[in-house]
Amino acid sequence: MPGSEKEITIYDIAEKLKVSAATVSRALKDHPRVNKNTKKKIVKAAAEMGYRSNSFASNLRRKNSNIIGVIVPRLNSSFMSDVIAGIEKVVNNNNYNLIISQSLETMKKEISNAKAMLNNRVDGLLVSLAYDTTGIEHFEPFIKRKIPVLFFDRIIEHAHYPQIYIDNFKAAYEVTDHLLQQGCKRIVHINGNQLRNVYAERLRGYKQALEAHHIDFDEQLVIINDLSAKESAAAAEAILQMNPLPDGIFTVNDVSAVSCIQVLKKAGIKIPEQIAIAGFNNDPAACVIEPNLTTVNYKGYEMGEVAASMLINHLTNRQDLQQTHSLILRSELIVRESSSRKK
Amino acid sequence: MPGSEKEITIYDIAEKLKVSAATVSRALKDHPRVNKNTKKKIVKAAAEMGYRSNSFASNLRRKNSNIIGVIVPRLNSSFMSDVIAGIEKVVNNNNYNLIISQSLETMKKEISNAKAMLNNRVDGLLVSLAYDTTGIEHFEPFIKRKIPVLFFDRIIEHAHYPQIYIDNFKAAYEVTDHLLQQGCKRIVHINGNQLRNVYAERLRGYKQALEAHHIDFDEQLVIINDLSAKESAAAAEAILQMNPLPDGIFTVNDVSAVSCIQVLKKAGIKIPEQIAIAGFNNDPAACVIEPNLTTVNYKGYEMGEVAASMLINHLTNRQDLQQTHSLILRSELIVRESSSRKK
DNA sequence: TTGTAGGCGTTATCAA
DNA sequence: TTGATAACGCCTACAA
Repeated sequence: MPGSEKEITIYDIAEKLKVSAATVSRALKDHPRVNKNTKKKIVKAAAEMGYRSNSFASNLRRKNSNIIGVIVPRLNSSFMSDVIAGIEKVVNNNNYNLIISQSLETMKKEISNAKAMLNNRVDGLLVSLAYDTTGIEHFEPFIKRKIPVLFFDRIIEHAHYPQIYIDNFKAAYEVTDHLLQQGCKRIVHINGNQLRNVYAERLRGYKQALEAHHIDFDEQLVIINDLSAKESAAAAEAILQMNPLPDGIFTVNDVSAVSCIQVLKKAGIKIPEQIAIAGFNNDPAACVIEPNLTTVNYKGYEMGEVAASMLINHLTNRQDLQQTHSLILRSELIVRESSSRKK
Repeated sequence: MPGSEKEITIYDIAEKLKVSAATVSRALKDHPRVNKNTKKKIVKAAAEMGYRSNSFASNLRRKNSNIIGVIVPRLNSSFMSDVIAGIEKVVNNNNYNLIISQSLETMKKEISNAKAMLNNRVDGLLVSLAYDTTGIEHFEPFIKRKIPVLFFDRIIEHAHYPQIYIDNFKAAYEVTDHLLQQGCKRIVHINGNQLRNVYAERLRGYKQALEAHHIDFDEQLVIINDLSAKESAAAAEAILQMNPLPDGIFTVNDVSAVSCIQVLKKAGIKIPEQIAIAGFNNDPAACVIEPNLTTVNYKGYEMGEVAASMLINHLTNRQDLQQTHSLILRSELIVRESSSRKK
């Protein structure tokens, strides 16, 4: 039974075929300067003997791993699993492999993940930052070694790291502007940790839109939480206690928006008539909740594809890291019933 | 600047400290027989010099990779991203790393993924089978090399491969039984590819429950599709054309169930009064759709944790593969409004 | 077109 | 407790 006892090496193949190991090595990697016939024989023998190349040896020799590392806050969100799926597709199509880890939203784990990635000798790294990450020194060892690190979605401005994200400011501006145009005057804004660009930018967009409509920003209307269903339900309860009630809610993710809608509906609030609501992300649930949720569409799958492509281009073209610009992807406001007041 | 020029090796550290590379190696892995002081010095120097161990060399020498491979049909489903999150947690806590790839539901890609995993020398493999996989010969090379392969969720019965799954037969039986108890007499059953245990078993459960209630199985009431929202909407349209209308629908995932509910509601059907509906998986949308969806809860996160733990136990205890039994995880029927008829 | 030979960085064995 | 040495399997100048 081939391969059942010990691993076959190129030397075993060489011996059997009375050629040198070098020739076997060349043949197996389609090196141009090797006789067609010899190559055919070698490939055939390799298959018969159950040979598999030893990537450790090869990597050791060549000093690269063909592995792309990914660090994300959580794997199990609708958005992030789309991103990962997109990354995987591109990475796989380019004969790279993927090592994935999650920071579980803590900087501590993010640091330890980064260390692991470094020791695993990833050729490049894709990162979306944890909720509470305050610095990115833990990625410096990569830069020193010229291993490209690319941030996506939850990014940090820094010359060494190319970034891929959407224009969160603009998207949030559009959402808020839309709500205002629907007649909202007092819009509660539920938002996340202001350390992260995605959240800070959205708050900025909210403020800016208010200003454009000559409405004073009211700190009391901003609720910062972790955007989970649980904390958002609590936020909705708090909103119910407000007097007067707000007439709009803009919350920066859909999990949170759905949770709010559920609480408010149960309390007898009419949506969008009494309170218009908009979210962010266009999760599948946005089209399931009633009324359907107005939100920002922002395709994770595409972001994953683009991020992976950019990184791999780097790697194969040996471009200098600095040369790559940041990339801003398109997002779009999708207006649905949760914010559509009849004229 | 440490580490900025060339990679530091144990020889560099050895030279600087006037000890041998062997001692450095031992010190860095906490080998017991090395002087406390020497160790301290070595560890300190390593940090200062920006040393990182070369996993290629180490793996080559030790003949294992500390990498666990995962092959799943798709990464971006609610269930699967939970599974992956669970796997990642356990794998990471045990100082293994994770290589992930998706078969995109085709056997062809599954085979090529398996090859890549083999060449990457994973220490173990976790697999959930693609929609149309008919054989599992592509995993035999792992078995020959005593690399454990463990199937989860979408499994195949085979002595060489331990399996983790839920009792799909029982779960489906309970769902059907519940619908029957609610007074349903004609239950449409929407199901997936019967090649896969998860789907075949659920059909079996459906049939068995009918039989227990002395209701004849009617082939006409079974719709086989890919369980996507799109095909399920089409199925719902077909159901609307049935004469007489069925009074129940049991579909084997929640995406499908939600899609059906949306179509039926739009057509003016009262749920659950006219048609009671149940799904499978307990996706987040199950609690968002109105009426809330009766479904089978079946925690992916836990399945991921258990699968990874089992595999890693194998690896660390060097147990024989055959000794591990299959594991059946708990699942539970969750009755919600979509199937609750007032008595 | 093919072969020779050295080295990638680590660890295990043996000896000191 | 430490050191010398020989693999691990592959790749790539360089030579033939």
